[in-house]
Amino acid sequence: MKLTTHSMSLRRAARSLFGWTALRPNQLAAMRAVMRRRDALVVLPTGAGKSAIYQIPASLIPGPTVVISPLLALQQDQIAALNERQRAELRAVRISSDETAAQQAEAIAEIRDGRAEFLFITPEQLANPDRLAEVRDLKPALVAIDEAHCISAWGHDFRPDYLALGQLIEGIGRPPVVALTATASPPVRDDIVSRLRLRKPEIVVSGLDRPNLFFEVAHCPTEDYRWRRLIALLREDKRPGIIYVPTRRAAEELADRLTDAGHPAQYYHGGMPANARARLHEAFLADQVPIMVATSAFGMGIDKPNIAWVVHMALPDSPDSYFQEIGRAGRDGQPARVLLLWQAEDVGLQRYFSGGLPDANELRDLAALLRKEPTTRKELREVTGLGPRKLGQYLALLEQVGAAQQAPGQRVGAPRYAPTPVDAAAAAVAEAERQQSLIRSRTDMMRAFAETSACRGQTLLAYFGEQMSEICGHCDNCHAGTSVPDDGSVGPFPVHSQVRHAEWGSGLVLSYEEGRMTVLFDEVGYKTLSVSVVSEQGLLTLD
DNA sequence: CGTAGACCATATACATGGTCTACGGTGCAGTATT
Repeated sequence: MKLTTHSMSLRRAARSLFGWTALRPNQLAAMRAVMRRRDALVVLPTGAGKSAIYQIPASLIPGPTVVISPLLALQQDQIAALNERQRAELRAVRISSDETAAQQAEAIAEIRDGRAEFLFITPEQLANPDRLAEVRDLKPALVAIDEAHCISAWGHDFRPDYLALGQLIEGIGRPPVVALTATASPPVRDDIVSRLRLRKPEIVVSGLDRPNLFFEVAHCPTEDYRWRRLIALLREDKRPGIIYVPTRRAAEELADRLTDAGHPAQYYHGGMPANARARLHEAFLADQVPIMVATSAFGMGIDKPNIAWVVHMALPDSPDSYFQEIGRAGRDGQPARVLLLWQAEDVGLQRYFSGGLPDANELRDLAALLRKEPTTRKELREVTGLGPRKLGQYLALLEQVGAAQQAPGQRVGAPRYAPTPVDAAAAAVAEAERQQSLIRSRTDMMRAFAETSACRGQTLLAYFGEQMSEICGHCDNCHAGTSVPDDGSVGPFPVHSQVRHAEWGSGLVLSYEEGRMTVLFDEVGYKTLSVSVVSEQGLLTLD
């Protein structure tokens, strides 16, 4: 009875606030979980009304909602969209480095007085204890984590405050949490759940197949061949699209070359001034940029329905990134093309980006310092001589192995029963190796996707833990007739069963394809094994 | 990890082949400077 009540009030709110006459079953399931004050993890494609999943319940639940969102530009768009509606129960404000102290105080006051419902904020803001206390005093009733895959993609090195989000949410009073993302493979989901410290979350995952996307992959032995394949697509399809390149320089050079060749293109990357980026972003959305050549900086928050194609000029670092980037094509449901132009050398750059291993001596000295007394990051930088980035990465690693923890006054110290510095350093290096092998195994999976002659739709979805019973019918291999159905029953272990390997530990069976099976191991990442070898030598047992 | 470009040696003059070096993505925030 209570569930029905929630459904009805949710539908009513959707109608009155958004003008929607219906909610999709997935949306409704997630919203009802939020109304029941349960934690939730929602994996739905962008454009599927994902933000409504927290916004509609937030309008019904007494108390403000804190929205944690990764990019300031994205926040701005989301806030503008909410405030356009001119409904007090949807009014949004934010606190970031873009606001003056007076504006920040006003934002707090608006939330406190009930004049605004949503407080948009970054993890970095919450990492400041004074800010944390300020937000806690607002007694938030709900926390929404937008683009939650950032926790996994960025937390470990790039933006370490993402890793502490679970703790930070506890610091603001631990209201229910709803995490939202368009893309999350099984280990990324696990990472989100454990990092955010979600409690028995309701997990809502939609079907990931995108039937209107046509997948094509071409191995390019020369740069000239890459260029010709690109030009062939541009000649056939005059609708707007995105070209992803691996470096900033490649973005600039390719945009110029295309423009010279009669295909007017703009470039976009993270090294450009913020105002230029904003201008290009808007011009692209307004159909004023037919071709955007960009690094991975371009994309998050781009909800443009008529992107007709996405080309990758190099192998992406992972199927996770690839799926995220091609997912921007064909949102209007029209046929769209996604083309991957790759060569084996592309892997080199990804290996560089996956970084070197930390120095055990530096880690040991840092762990020893923390055991002496809680210290600020600034002092640690001065004493150790480590750069801010490296220090952040080291502290995150030491925290994961129980050798570091937050201390009062924005300091970092060691837990009471911390391991010895030598043990802590060894454990931290081992943890970094584990993370690196997972990252590199993702690149291996991306390469396997590029090289397969099987159905690409099935291959990609199997990576995300979804088994398609039929071949997809919308990829180059299906059209060439080389796809063979991935029949989950052909192998010795069912798809999605837990298995154990003597050396690699426990893992999850993801798929079977052409006599090989893919298993995701907790410790070493993705591995592809020969089914006959597994069977004959008994390499795996049911776990 | 791999590539592009600089540089040099060779050996005899323009060009080739080797070795070395630099470079390469994603963003917040707070501080210093115009």
